[in-house]
Amino acid sequence: MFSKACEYGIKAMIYIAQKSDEDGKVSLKEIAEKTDSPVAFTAKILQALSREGLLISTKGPTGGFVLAKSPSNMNLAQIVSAIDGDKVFVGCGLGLETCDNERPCPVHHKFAIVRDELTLMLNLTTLQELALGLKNGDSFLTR
Amino acid sequence: MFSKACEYGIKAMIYIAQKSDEDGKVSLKEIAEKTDSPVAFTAKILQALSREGLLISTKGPTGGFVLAKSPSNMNLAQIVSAIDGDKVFVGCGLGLETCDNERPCPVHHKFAIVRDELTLMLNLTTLQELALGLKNGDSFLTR
DNA sequence: TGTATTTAGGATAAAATTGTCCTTATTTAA
DNA sequence: TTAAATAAGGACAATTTTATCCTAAATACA
Ligand code: FES
Ligand code: FES
Repeated sequence: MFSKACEYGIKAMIYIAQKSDEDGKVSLKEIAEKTDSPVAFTAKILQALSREGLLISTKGPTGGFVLAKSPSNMNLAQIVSAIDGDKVFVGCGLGLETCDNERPCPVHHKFAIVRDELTLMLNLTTLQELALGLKNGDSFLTR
Repeated sequence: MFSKACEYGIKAMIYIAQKSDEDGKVSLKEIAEKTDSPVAFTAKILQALSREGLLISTKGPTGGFVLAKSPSNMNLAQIVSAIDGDKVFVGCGLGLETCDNERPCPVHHKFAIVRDELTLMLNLTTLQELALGLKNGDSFLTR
């Protein structure tokens, strides 16, 4: 469904949202540990999220990452789109170059419904609520 | 969403369903042409679908592929599962080893709903209806 | 029987994704 | 001012996915 990069990115953002709510900046090392993700690869993803304006990074001792905006104003769609682009939101289910209502592929009418529901879910799900569930012990970042 | 292999496989199955309804067996060459897919790669996928019992293949002149069952008894879920496995049906949205209601990841409750709707859609959509849409000119396999 | 046609399948190759390593730049604090 | 800590980023490596090529096996038909 999502790329590994995107999975790591989402987990990282949720962890940052939950943790920095208490402690301010969070280090790459801690993020990678708590999300069970490869450190160097996670670094690349956090760099990208910083460039995309979703994170603010600071170097040096006490440096780390914080959300660029309030978690209540950040949703999953923004994260997915920053890392995987918009293919998941608008792409054709059978891989045709574009999804086009006027010249639909055989699965278009059925697929677009589900795809649009996914889009809606991603847009409506905020980092705030995900971080809250994590904080409350209702959800987990590792198995 | 789906792998390239799966996209090619679905398109091939739809084309075979539509075409063999009229003419019996359909050749690899024709399938690859009409679905705008690489011939040799499509060959591998059709081999897999034959091994999985979704297609019956015949060698030699006048050889080719036909559906192993009536198109009304074949659905998208069977094809996806034969090629991509069941990860799309049961996998965790954040890539945790398993999706587990008892120890859910932060997006579980929202993700599982959409994933299950996708599963339902794939299970309910038959090759018959997809082939019919194609035959009627209501849908297209290429752009 | 022999030849042409078609699928099966093994061996590679190319491309994309995932992952690592190392150096540089920046910042903190002793 | 210096040393330590941290992110940035370039280069490279491993793995997976996608794609191609070639030979073998099976089949139809002249
Ligand atoms: S054209 Fe294929 S999903 Fe819309
Ligand atoms: S545990 Fe992640 S989707 Fe169910």
